[in-house]
Amino acid sequence: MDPHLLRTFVTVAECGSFSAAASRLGYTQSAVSQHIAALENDLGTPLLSRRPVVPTASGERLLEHAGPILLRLDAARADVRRTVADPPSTLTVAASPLAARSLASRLAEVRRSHPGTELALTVCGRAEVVEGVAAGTFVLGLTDGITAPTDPLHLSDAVHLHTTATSEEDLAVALPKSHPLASRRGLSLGDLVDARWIDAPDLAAPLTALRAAAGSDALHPAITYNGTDLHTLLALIEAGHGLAVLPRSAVTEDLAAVALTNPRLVHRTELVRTDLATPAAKSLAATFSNHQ
Amino acid sequence: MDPHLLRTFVTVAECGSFSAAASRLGYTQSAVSQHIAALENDLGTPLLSRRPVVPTASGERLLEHAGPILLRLDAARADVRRTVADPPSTLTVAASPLAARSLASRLAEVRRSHPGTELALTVCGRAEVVEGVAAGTFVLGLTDGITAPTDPLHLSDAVHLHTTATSEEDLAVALPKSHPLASRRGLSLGDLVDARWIDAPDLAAPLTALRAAAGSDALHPAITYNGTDLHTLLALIEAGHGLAVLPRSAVTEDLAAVALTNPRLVHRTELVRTDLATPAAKSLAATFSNHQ
DNA sequence: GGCTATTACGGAAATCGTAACCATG
DNA sequence: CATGGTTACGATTTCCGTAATAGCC
Repeated sequence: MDPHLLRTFVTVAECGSFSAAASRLGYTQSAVSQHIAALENDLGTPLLSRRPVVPTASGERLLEHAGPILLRLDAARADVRRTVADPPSTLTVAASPLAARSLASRLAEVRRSHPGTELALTVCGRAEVVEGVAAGTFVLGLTDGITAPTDPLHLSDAVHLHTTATSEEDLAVALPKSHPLASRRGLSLGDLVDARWIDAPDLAAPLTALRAAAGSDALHPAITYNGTDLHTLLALIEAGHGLAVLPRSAVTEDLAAVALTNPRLVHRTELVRTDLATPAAKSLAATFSNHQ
Repeated sequence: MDPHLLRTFVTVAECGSFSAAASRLGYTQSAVSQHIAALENDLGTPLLSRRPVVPTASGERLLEHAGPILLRLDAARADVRRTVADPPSTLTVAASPLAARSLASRLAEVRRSHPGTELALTVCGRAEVVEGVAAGTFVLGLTDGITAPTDPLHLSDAVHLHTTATSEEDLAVALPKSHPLASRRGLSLGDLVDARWIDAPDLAAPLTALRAAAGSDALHPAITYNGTDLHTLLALIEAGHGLAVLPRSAVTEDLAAVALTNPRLVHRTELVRTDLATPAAKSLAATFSNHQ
């Protein structure tokens, strides 16, 4: 199970096509075909059904492992490189959209205390934050998500990264002020199974997470927002397209924010970091452990 | 970073010798030398200092990742094989020594409810339990360890295995009845920094774990017992070689068992399993979730 | 028939063993 | 000088691209 083979396997599975994966990886169709054949031969079972190209049951199982393995391989390389390369002059930080809100002021503080360091801030998806930190692209990352109070976020199981909680905040259901439920003191997910939902999985609490927390499959999106801009989401809510679950502080005055009381969930943001860091990185990380 | 190269790297690091690793792996010295050279060339830094053969700082970092990666690779293969192979007729179970105590009666129950199945019980080290389950050698495993109450055990970070707590039990300091502290109602680790300790890392709470929990480096072993037989350890304690921390139920009447009150720790045993299982395996697992 | 995966084949590269070489204790 | 890691070199295998073949909408 050569990592190269695993990599083409996951790429093919993602693309749903041998030729697309080939061009993405810089191989020929033929090479990709041979890679898959080699893997299937090694494991003694078909991993993909062809035409359409879809993972078999065995392929699904392999996919669950392949990603984490590849990620950890990258992490290992990055970790070793870090012991030999001299510390980077620019502080690369990543954050998921909601987690990024708390970053501007802290970065300003770093700029003051460490005038020499260049800063690079990347806002990207929650998975990319963790993967980027693991792979060494970022020295520091902030992710957010919902969990039960004091429970850690369920990050990728691939890498044992240092993670520390930086804040927990109450969740609120964001509604237009004219919404019949807007005057409620608290809401439970059970009250909302028939509501119109906006699923904004890259920004707010993803509906899949809420379903898992509620133990119900009932929540269905009236509209999906595949974007990361908070103002756009709030505008969609205000326009009556539906409601969403957000950390209370993310809901502006134009909207009603009703506490989500049941199940008991919080919005948690966590700091993910590589083990070593420049003084600037350390001082940024310290910003979090001090203020809270 | 070919898995083969990683494997020879960890083997060399374990053996402290190229030639020993070569014979263990069925390679030539030369091949091993080439493997290491290839790795060092790929990563651009020496991984081992020669004569004596010891990992460099970079090598240490790589070692932290290599084991888990290799383990997960095995887990992937086993997971895929399980989807294609027909379910095994013999129920292979592993347990660490202290965890194994609760197994005999439960296995008898399985034998009653599933008369056809053959049983295979392996008692081995805690790491081997987890690794064996990950690699598919065992369908089910029981490990034990000490943690703060309700905290999960810190198993290998390599594999995301299904783990469920099966029991938590108070810890006790096992002492000869004649020991001056034997009459105490409770003891804290702080009281015991100057005591004579028996370190039995494969059986009782390892001193390293206690040190980490106490936040002190003071605990030093007067004797180390590298074995897994509880009676032998208890005899050592009774003979006055030192004391050890055990789950209360493991300490027999011949000895004094004083509750360990500070820090607040428990002896926890966890069930580790592969995701699928035969009916017999399911019923064995159910034995644990039912009884508590 | 067009699109896409597979197979056949050949050149380049990698792998591993034999054996000569070298360094350290 | 002997033990043990390194280097040189060659046979074998593997890998990947070109090109021809085959299978599904």
